[in-house]
Order: sequence, then structure tokens, then C-alpha cells
Amino acid sequence: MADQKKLVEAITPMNEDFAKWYTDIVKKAELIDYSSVRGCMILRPYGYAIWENIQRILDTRFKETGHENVAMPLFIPESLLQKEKDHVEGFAPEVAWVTYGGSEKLSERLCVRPTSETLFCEHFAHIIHSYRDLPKLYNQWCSVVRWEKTTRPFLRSVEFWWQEGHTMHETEEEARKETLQMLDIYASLCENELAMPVLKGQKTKKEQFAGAEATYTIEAMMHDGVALQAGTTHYFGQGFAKAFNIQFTGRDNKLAYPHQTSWGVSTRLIGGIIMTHGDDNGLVLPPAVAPIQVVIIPVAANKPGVMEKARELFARLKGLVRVKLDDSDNSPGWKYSEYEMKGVPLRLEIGPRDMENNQCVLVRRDNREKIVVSLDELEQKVPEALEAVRKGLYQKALDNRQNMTFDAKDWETFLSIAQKGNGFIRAMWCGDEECENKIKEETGLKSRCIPSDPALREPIADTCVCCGKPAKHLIFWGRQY
RNA sequence: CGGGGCGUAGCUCAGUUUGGUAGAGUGCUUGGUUUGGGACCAAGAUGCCGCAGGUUCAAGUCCUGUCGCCCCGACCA
Repeated sequence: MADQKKLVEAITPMNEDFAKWYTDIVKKAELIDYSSVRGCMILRPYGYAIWENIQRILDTRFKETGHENVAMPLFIPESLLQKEKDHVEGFAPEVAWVTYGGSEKLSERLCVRPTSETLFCEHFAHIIHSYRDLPKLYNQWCSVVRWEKTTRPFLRSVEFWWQEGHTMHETEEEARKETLQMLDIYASLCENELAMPVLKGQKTKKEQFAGAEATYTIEAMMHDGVALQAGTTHYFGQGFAKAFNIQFTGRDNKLAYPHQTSWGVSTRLIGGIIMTHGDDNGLVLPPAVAPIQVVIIPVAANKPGVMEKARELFARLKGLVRVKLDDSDNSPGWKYSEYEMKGVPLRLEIGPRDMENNQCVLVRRDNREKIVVSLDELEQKVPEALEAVRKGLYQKALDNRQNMTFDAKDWETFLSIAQKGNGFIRAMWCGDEECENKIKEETGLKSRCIPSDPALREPIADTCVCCGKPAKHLIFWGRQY
């Protein structure tokens, strides 16, 4: 197409500079704006609407599984943060402190929450007395602050929006089950609604959350082969409960410490969507979270009956999908490019030629396929096309991941794959943190996880890829965002 | 936190070398013609030259400081 060139001019091509392509998209699709505070972003209506859709899906599932929403304070007194040793060591380097109230210096400085385990624990200590008070299944939607040195919109910002679930259970078994249940809910959101394949697994000790006994993760692979930690769930055991003196009287009339979990996903998921599905024409949104699922574009809108027909189609689709009619006087070509940039999954064109044939044209965002649809079948064909987009996106992302996942049985192979480019490397590991550190140092790759899927966990060799000692686990390695 | 680059109209940038009336393209507003892949004509509006000091008769331009953004590294759940 002659005009193709003009379309791509606006966005830096992916293959030329992936990082620039990414920032072009977040700005041009009007997802965010930068603010005057370093690393803090303004979520604009279009970006926030995506987040709202993610929230709605997750919040429904949290409630279906018995969780309740709460709101905790923004501030954590320093003494409270200090209570759990590993936790404070993990977070201290990146917390922001409030030292003044008005013009008075505070007697104790307050940390702006980087996560709220300590606040929840303090509260749990007040409200948990008996096994009858358990489980406590809490969640909060909020923003947190971590003073990151290098920031990127959605992927790593100083302030970001997320949900954090915090639960307390009578038994270890129940808490561990909760940890895995929430991981499944996250994975299902990613795989189904976000059309983003994720690898479920357990983090190594080195990559565990500060204060956790076990950390589980879903790892996505971006278009460029770099990993994105899309969500984590943690089993805490009784560590925090002991540090915060949370005790309850059990069924046996003895005092016991409850077993705890926490879990979270953040606006980083939006970064994942961008880098999984986006292309050189802009954002590509999975239908489930797209603020606009179908955009209706009238062609030759001044010709008799066209606008009326467009409004009629809008009214027919309105209760069925999130639909927008663009009746502005920009040219159709301009609108095509604009909504492609914004990732709208489906475009509906209606013009005089279509009206003569009682039809309209649907165009898929993922592959630009044009589908001519009889207006009699509109209500069936639109949802079908949206579902086709979802499947197409998932398959493309899955193919990309498979093409960029490699096995390495020995160190030479590992090195040569790591040097060649990005992607996941599957390799055996002895379980020793020294090997993990060495691999990080020499290749820049970190362990993503020990996969949950037994088929993926199947040993590919007997010895550790790094030191040659007997291997304990198969690990997925990769660079990360 | 180290190295490099950059802050001028909503956006992309020229102007800084050699100090002397604030610029272009695009976007925006109004009117008209158009409309199946970023249309065209005409008229108009838009600036604390990132911010604060300094040098100078005079600073977008020179000096000092500071804030922010981007890239590469280090750090990072």
C-alpha cells in the first residue's frame, strides 16, 4: 500500500529500537503522560480504562473465592516496618520517607508504603484471636511507592497501582492452597482475557520475596524475548505472625500462629500487553480489556443515510460490546490509523457501497483481515470476530515464546545461546546460589522459575549446567524487564 | 549511582559555534470543498527558549547551579 509508509512514520519500528517503540506507544496511544515527579506517571483515561477492566475481572474472581476488599493507610511507621528482619532488608533501600508534618519534624519518620504486609500484620494481631476468626481473606486496591533508580512507564515506576491480597489461615495446607489458587487466577487472567501466555512456577530462594518462605510467579515473554514477571504469590509460613505476635486459640485450646500469604499484580500487566501484542502500527489490545472493542467508522458520511445507518449499527451493538462511533469529520483513513494506534481490536466500516448490499466491513486489528458481514448477522459476527482476535493474539504470542525457548545441557551451549540474543533458556541447576550468581554475572540471565507443569519440569540432563554437580531442578533462565 | 545525549509553540525540531526583533513543519480555531488507508483551499490564534542565579548596554545563545526526560551500565521482588 502506498500509504503504508506514512502510517509507520509516527512510531519507531520495533526492530529498529524496541525501547523507543515502547515509549512511542505509551505516549501516542494516550495511555500515560509523564508527571513532574521523576518516575511517576499520569494514567490517562484510555490507560486507566484498561486498568479498570483488569480490576473488574480480578475483583470479581477475588470475591467469588471469598476475599473482601479493605483500605489500609498510606504510611508505615519506621518501627513497624522494622519488625520483620528479611522484609525490611529487602525494602529499605527503596522506600520514601516522610519526616515532617507541616513544619514540625516527626518524632518517628513514616515510610510511604512499598507494600503493606506490616500494616496488615499489625491489624491482624488486633482482630485474630480464635480459629473461628480464620481465615481472613483480604485484598486492597491501591498505589505503592518504591524509589526505583531506573524507571519505565508501567514496567517499573516509582509509584504504581496494584492490588495486594493478604490472607491468614489456620493451617499450612490451607495457606499453601491459597497461594496456588491465586496464582491460578492470575494465570487464567493472563492466558484468557489478556491472551498472554505465562509460565507458572516457583522462584528460587535468591529471587524470593523479602520475608517469604515460598514465592510463586507467572512469567511472560515479551515480543523481544525478554521476560516479564507478571504477578507473584507468596507463602509466608508463620514468620510475620511470630514477628508481629499474631496468635489464635486453636480447636485444641492451644495458642498457635496462623499461616500467611500475600499476592499481587500491578499496572505492569499493561506493559506486558503492550510488549506482547503491539506492532509497528501501535498498540493491540486483547478484547476483554480494550476500552473500545469495536469502532464504527462511517465512510462518505455526508452521503444520504450513511450517518443514520452508522448510528443504527451503534445502537444495535451498544448493549453487546464496548462500541464507539467516530462521527468526527476526520477522514476515514485518518481514523483507521488512529484506532490502530490505540489498539482497538475491531473496526467496522459502513459506507454507501455497503448500504446497497445490506452489509458492513469488519477489520481485525491483529492481522488486518477484512470480513464482509451481512447486517442481518451483525450481532453474531461481531462477538465471533472479537473471539477470533483473542485466539489469534494468544497463538501468535505462544508461537513467539516457543521460537525463543531453548534447551541447554552444557555450559558451552548455554553461553552461546545467551550471547546470541534474548529468550528463555531451559537448563538444569544444582540448587546452589553460587551457580545462580555466576550465571547472572557471566550472561546477565536470572532464573525465572522452576516450572509448575510436570511436563516442563522433566530433567533434560543429570548435571548442573554451570558446575557439573548433580542437578536438582530444571530452571527457565532469561533476561527480565 | 556512573558514562553519554537532550530540554525553544500542543507535538517534532531549527536557531546556540560568532550575544542584537522568537522561527519552520505539523497540530489547533473558523469558513468552505472533501471522505473505501493519515484530504485540500483560505483566514486566524498560540511562547517565562525547563527553572534559579550570574556576566553584559543587550542572553534562547556565554558562565554557575539545579530539576526533568531519553539511552547504556550498576541496582532492583
